[in-house]
Amino acid sequence: MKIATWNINGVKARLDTALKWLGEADPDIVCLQEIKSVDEAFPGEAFERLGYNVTTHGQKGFNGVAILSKRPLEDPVRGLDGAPDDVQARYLEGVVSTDDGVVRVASIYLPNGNPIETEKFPYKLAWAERLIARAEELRALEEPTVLAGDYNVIPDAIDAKKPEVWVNDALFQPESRDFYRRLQALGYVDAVRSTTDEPSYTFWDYQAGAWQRNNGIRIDHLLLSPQAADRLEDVTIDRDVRGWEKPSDHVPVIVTLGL
DNA sequence: ATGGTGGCTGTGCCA
Repeated sequence: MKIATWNINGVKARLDTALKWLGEADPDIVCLQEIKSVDEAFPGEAFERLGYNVTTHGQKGFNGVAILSKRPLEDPVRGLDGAPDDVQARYLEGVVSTDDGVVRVASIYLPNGNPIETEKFPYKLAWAERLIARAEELRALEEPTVLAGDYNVIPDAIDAKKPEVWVNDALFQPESRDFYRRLQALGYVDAVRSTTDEPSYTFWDYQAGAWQRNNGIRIDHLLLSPQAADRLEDVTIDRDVRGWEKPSDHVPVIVTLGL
């Protein structure tokens, strides 16, 4: 079973690109972030024609997450507990039944948090705490679980072409990196980093020729519960997609699990 | 060189 995460930066602007990629990569489950669409405007039929069930948690203009799944997504959970006044659509979770049991997946869009001297950074950290709480609950289930998404966290210096330019950025603050380490301390495995020590970027800014210079960062992550990590067979970053016409600034990251 | 690019029920904000 192939499970992917992809920040598509606008589902309507990216529809042709997304359909092309789905046709080539043929993932079973896709966690999308930054759909930038309300649920009613999400182009679900186009994905259903490719055989996907579509579950969305949208928002007008910004944010928004979705999960495409060849098998139905059961028991969808929209949003994280702990902040009833938070209207930002950044979390969608559900369960998919396989021939070999179940796999639980979450599509996560962590707040960017910049600039760090504004209220945006404490919002990021508070949101991260709520995700930690949910990750603890899910770990106790002892199921194969994949926490996939745009974490807006650069875990280590190796995860940036120029780490020195990120030292004052929310993505590389000690608090952001500590949050990411705490998830791993709970038992979640960073799929990409568990299979390679090489720099492996997932995002290249639209500006200043970042793609052409390979000036990238690794911020899109798949964190695997121990029961999922035991089944990990392959990890792929589809970096070529960044060079397509009308690309997102992020590329898909895919894990293959023996499920 | 204090810039640059892209998406959105926008006309500034977010990344």
